[in-house]
Amino acid sequence: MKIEKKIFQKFLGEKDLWDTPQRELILDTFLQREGHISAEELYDIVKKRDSSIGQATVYRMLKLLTEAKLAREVDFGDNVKRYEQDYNHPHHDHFVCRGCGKTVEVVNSLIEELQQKIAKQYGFELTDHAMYLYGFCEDCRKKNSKKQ
Amino acid sequence: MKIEKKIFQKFLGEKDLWDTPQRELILDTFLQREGHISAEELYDIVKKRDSSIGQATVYRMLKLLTEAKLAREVDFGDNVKRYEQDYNHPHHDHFVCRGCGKTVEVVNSLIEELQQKIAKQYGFELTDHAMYLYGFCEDCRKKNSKKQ
DNA sequence: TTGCTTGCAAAGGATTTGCAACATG
DNA sequence: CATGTTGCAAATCCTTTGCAAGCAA
Repeated sequence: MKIEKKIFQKFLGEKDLWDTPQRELILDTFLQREGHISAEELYDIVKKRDSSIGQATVYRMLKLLTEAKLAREVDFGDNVKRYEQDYNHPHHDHFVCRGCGKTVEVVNSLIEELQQKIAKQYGFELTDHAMYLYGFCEDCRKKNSKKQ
Repeated sequence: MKIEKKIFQKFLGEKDLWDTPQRELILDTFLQREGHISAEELYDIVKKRDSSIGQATVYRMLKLLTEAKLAREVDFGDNVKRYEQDYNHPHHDHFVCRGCGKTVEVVNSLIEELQQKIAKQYGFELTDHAMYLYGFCEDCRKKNSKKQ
């Protein structure tokens, strides 16, 4: 069995919560996807496998997955919560293209070091952070220059 | 007259929009505050000066101010849009305390340089960015250690 | 007078919640 | 059987929008 499933079952046990087919289905579906997904997108996919499922269940499940540290929230500032896998998926930041909406994961350890340094400077203890870079990706830049 | 007011009037003129007492009052009130403010907070303050004002007007005005580059949006991830002054207020990032909710502005030019470097590496043209550091401020750390 | 603005209330989108029926331990 | 869980619909929160009346240019 996938390690994530074991983690989730352990989490359920500790909280006196139950394992249900709906929860298993949603977890399965979530784990099959890399990248970020919104509750509604996940609901649409899950519904194809079991049309009787309600979207409230998906919303509730995403909250559980976040508590269990199997998912983490990402916020692209468009008023929609998105989630990505947390377990075994190291932290990264995001670039969001203002042209086509494409997002790219950005990893840079120097940024993380620098953030720690800043935190220390201000007397803060850092637990986590979010960094979003906005701009235009290579494709959109090319398209724009053609237009002009 | 405050330079910001002139900028706003010029903005209105260019867009064939009108100057109204409501807009002046909201702009005045917005400019009097440093730091970030939500539409609802701004509405509450404005209402004290003119109880007949509607909150839709405040929401609409904040959109205008953002277009006019007098305000900029900040997003602390709590589903509420906040605004801070943009004109003559250089970009900065934010630390948000997970204990007391306090936010502190963080300025660090190295971060900005590093972001540009990363963007170049990935072939992106950066227009702007957002960085949020989360953790515990000094006060909250002290309180926590006393509790234990 | 023209047409942008206003305040109100209703609508909107994403998410949460109350509840009765249901299923799990 | 106790109690957690589900799907549904209604409720919630913040924000936007339609509209008739009002007002600036």
